[in-house]
Amino acid sequence: MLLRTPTDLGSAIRDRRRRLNLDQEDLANQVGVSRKWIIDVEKGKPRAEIGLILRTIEVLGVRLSLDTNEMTPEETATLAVPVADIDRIIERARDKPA
Amino acid sequence: MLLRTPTDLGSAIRDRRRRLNLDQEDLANQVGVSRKWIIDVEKGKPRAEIGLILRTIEVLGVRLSLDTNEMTPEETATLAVPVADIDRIIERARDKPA
DNA sequence: TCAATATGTCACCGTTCGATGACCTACCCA
DNA sequence: TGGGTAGGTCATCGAACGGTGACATATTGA
Repeated sequence: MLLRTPTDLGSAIRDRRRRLNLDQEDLANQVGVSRKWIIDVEKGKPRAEIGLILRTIEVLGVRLSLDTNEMTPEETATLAVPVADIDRIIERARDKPA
Repeated sequence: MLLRTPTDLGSAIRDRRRRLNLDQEDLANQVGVSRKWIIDVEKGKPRAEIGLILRTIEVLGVRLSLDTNEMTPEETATLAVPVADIDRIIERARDKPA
């Protein structure tokens, strides 16, 4: 599953929790956070701490991986010339919400 | 690359930034955060906001994915009986640093 | 060597975090 | 009908956030 936003992450966490038949309180206890935190994160809270997120993911028995986008043919072609890639990245990132 | 801790994440971000020939200030500007934030995150700050992390990752042209650990035989076997899996998860999570 | 560039540190500040505990729905099922 | 369970909300609080700007300390290249 691909994660782009905190909402994606929240949905993934909720799905996985339910798959394991855990309620919010069980998960909260195992991760060492409050039940409220679980609720907020599952709703996609963008300011949740990365450390707690990572612990939650580990408790859920899930693996988080980071890959360069060199997999698809187009992306591989682009990355073959790093400078061009930088330009594309800058363009995509321009005018992002602060 | 596998991410288990905020330190893993920080290293990955720094590596990727250098690969793209960006200095901390460039990256900070593109993500919309302060240079100090980049410094902290690259050092593995565990309380950094997930939303900012995700934006950083996108600017760096990297993909974050979440996979269940159902790939190896042992894990597949375990997940076939959710209740047993929960016990293993609890045991692994016990006595985690708060 | 020197100066430019990159990186790291500091104190200050307003904002938001996450924990807590109480309360409120909904839902199920006996 | 009632009670149990799961999920969501609220107010409060101390702690830490992230931004800012100035100041150190590498690191690099001429």
